[in-house]
Amino acid sequence: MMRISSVEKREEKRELARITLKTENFVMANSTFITPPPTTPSDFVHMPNVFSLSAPPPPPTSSIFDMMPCDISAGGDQKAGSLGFMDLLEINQDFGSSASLFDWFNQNPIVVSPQQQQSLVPSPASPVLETSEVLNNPATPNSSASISSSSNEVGEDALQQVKAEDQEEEQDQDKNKKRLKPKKRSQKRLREPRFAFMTKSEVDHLDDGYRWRKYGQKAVKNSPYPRSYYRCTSAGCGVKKRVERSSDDPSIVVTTYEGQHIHPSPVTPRGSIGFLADSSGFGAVTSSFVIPQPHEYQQQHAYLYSPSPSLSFTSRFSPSFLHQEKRLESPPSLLRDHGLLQDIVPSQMIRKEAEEE
DNA sequence: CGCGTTTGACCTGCGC
DNA sequence: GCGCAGGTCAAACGCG
Repeated sequence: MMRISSVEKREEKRELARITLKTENFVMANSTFITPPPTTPSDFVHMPNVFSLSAPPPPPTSSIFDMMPCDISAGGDQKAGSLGFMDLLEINQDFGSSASLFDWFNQNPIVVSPQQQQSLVPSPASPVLETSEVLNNPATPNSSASISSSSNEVGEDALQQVKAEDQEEEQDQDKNKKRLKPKKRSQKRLREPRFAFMTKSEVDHLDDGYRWRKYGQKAVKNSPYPRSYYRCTSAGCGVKKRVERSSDDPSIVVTTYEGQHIHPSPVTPRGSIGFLADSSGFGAVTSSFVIPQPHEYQQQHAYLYSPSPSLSFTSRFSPSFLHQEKRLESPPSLLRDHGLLQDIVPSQMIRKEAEEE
């Protein structure tokens, strides 16, 4: 296998980040607008994997909201691999006179060349996009050891103890064998496309309508907050998500989805409506990128925008987006229970929903 | 009892 | 090859 030099890799990553920056400028200064949801399938195309890109770090700031626009291409020779997730998110952009991000999008049409598309689309050959596969080890056999000591004779006891210890040792070896057994990797692991977004939330694990099982937690370097790993509990569905809290702003939760649900949401069994709806669990788009389902989507918004009166739902969105927003259905009950949705979504929506129930 | 979480150990990729 | 950090596994545990 030809190995790309680290310099070339860095350059490639930097270029990717440069391309992405043109399309992904979601962190706005002095605003709680964190990562806007895409409004159209084509918008989605440009969103995913932005957070898997590595870029030189932004200048130190007190928070991501205080950041000044930065040109990541002007960064130093940063060790890309050491960049944390939040580092990658800490990219902002001056939207100039645009009234909203969506206006900005309209004023700055995104043209992605086939080459750029290719570099943005996950591919096994891409150095940026790692690959993976879900590996299920065989079920662990019951290894309970019953050590009995019915004899009164010390010698026999000792013998049994030795035997028992041998047994335990064997079991340990079995364990180690199981653990050390080389995993079959016929190919380079394929990593599912990712979709990441930032939310403002008190709770780490947001209820997005799916059932998740936590399978791991890791301390994140340079962050006091751990990163949690969740997997969709539906059989055969390998969707994963990572949840971590921003070290810069603990009120911000970064959620990264990986993969596509192969089933409808348990909360919204009828699935969804509008352009996002299809039976695959994600939107019907031609790209390989992951698209959040409407309820996830809505929740993102609910958490995305702070309940601050100055940032009302309608004032931050273009009418077209609002229109789409209204087409969404069945927000997770958690949102309502927490009173978050009311802060964000027009009351008619909730009322209408209550009527339908 | 079933399901979900916790947590330490292990695996893997990457940079040096 | 080594060390580090991210990601995953699976036994133990807790809870309803």
